[in-house]
Amino acid sequence: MKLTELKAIQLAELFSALSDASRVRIISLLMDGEMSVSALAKGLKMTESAVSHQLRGLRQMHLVRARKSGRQVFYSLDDDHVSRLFSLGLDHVQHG
Amino acid sequence: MKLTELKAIQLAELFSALSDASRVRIISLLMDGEMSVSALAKGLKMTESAVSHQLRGLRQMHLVRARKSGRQVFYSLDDDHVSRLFSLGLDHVQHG
DNA sequence: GTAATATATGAACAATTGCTCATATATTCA
DNA sequence: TGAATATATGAGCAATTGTTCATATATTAC
Repeated sequence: MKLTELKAIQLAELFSALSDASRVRIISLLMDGEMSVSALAKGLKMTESAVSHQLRGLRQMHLVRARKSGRQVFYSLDDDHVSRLFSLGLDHVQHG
Repeated sequence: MKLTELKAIQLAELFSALSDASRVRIISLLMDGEMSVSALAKGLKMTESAVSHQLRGLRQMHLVRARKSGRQVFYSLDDDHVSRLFSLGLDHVQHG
């Protein structure tokens, strides 16, 4: 399959977004529905700053979406490609 | 979804294997069938050393498989999870 | 207005990554 | 045997990454 350099870079960037255990754990929590930054931080035992930094990257890759409500920002998975990629990857890890 | 730390790390490692443009381009060539290291190097305009280093990582993640024939080593995708992950990612990039 | 809360962001630093270069190993051919 | 070819590997280095810490912005309550 021929792939332009641009597509290769974009594809690599997409997978990079899922290439860190902290981000994978964020995504796994968001599989069950939207969560605020502080709830994610609490659930993952990470600082809010670290979570926020990671969410920024996930947002820029359009893997998560933000919804502001008062002082809180609720994050959710952006589209179903994300959960499909996640599930397919998990399959590979489990019976790989 | 609850995810153990180990699974999160393994999943991140899997996506890490696809998180670099050079590796994505290697995978894209292997989508069409097996290729030797030097053919990959030529097709990608990379040194054989660089390709070999990357193939090692892909091999360790069980994304590619090696078949030795004489002096050459032919690489191919290890299982169909790989091409499915690749195609799903490409989908996201294209109509994302 | 001020204080408190929730999130975002920039700088800095350690750790990791992907390459090059040199060298090693393995195979074929003369 | 020795030279040539194909691949693998280790060291070293620049570039990138993920975190912490300090600070900024935005919203709510008083």
